[in-house]
Amino acid sequence: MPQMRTPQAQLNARGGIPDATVQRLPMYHRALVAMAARGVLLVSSEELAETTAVSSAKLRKDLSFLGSYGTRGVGYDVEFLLYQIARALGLTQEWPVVIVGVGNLGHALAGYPGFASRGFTVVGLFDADPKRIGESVVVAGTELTVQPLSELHTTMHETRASIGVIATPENAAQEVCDLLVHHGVTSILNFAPVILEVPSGVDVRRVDLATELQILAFHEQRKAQLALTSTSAS
Amino acid sequence: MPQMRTPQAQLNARGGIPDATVQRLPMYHRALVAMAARGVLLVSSEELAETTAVSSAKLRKDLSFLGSYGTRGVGYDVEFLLYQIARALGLTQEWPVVIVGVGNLGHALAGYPGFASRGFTVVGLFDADPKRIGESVVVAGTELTVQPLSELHTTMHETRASIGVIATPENAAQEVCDLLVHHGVTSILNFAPVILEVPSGVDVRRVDLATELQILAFHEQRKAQLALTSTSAS
DNA sequence: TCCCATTAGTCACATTTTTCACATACTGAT
DNA sequence: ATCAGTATGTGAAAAATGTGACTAATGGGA
Repeated sequence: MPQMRTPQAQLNARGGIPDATVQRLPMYHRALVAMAARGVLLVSSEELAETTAVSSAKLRKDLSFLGSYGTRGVGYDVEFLLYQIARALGLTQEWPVVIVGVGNLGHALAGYPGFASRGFTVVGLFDADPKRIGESVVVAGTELTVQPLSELHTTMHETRASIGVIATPENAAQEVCDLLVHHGVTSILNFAPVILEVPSGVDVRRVDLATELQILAFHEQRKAQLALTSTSAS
Repeated sequence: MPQMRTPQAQLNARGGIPDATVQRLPMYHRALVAMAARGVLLVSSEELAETTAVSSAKLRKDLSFLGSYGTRGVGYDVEFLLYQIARALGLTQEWPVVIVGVGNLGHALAGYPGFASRGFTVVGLFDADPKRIGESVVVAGTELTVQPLSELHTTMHETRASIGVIATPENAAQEVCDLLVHHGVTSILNFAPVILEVPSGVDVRRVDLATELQILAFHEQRKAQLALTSTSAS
């Protein structure tokens, strides 16, 4: 077996699935779940691409990174492709998740039906505010009690959760993050508008509501300017 | 010998600011706001890059698309750069925003302090559920009443809002979207896990909580596999 | 005044992502 | 069996994005 001199693979240099592809897989997954629920058995790249708003070429290339799971001249078996994507994403196992910060956003997250149905189980709700501790929240049919952060280590010890969600106010986020990492969390979904400092090996994804609006505002402004110049032009 | 010509502008083919840059501008903006609040007058690309977790070269390149607003050997004037970024993003004007769907997520959005402070004013809260209509929600200090969707046209007529936020359940999203577009909304922030169909000229940004978790799960799984192979390898 | 340390702006190159086009493989009908 | 029709998988080109190194200002101090 020759040393494979940097084959300049279309595969990510690190040997894995390209980042851009990974970011789209959940979309395909969701679309396929919907199709499977409707009883669709077979889907072409063209159809799936249309429902997920990507080009069919991109879709096929994305799927080809997972393997060769389609049939030429026919299309993809919905159930089979669904399973393969789920496996690639790691959705065939249960992921225990802890949520810190149980304000409006935390509640919304806890109650989000898309979690439970995709292998994510909320195993702990934590808050620093004494007024919120003890509150009962219904998560995926069962009741969970909001706990103080001092109880985090117990839950972490029992469930070995590796994913944490931060839905706290801005100023508490870094502290909470440190605590989570200290107790073994290695993936963090951060809703606080802060860049978290984490040791290498810990992944952070940030979702910032204001950022999204600002990007929209940019495009909105561009459209407005475009409209102006096109009317003033001959 | 490749076609040496092709000026291959580093500027986006469409003549504007590259997409990737636009997506980072809000981050710079936020970091600068924080610095300005702390009384910082001057910042180097190195410092700003560090607080926003990008490389300084990337930062300088990003900023260079806006213009030449730094001083060599010195750095960037915080207030001035802040203004320039705000202008580029369109944050120097007020953007009226309507929110449809006032569940937990809608509440969280309405109460999000980052909106008001960045030129976004929530001018309407709408919901289809009769039980929610009439409810008072405090948004940025003032009270807003949740209205039925039938009142959307009034608000749209009075405020000419061009940005809409969809925080409804999945099944209502497309219908609400159509309604918004029909009343003149041209930018939509969609929290429902659906790909919205919109006429060309309308921008949609989707934020999907489950998607973010799935991407984390993927990386988490990869880390787990890596740990396995590295222990089994020599 | 001149020199030096400093730091923005930019150029050329590397990497990643997207797009295009087509060879390949499969089904069903004749 | 063969052919026509269809739709996947993929290699190569093109576009977009990121990186490192260099150039050119700038301000402060000797």
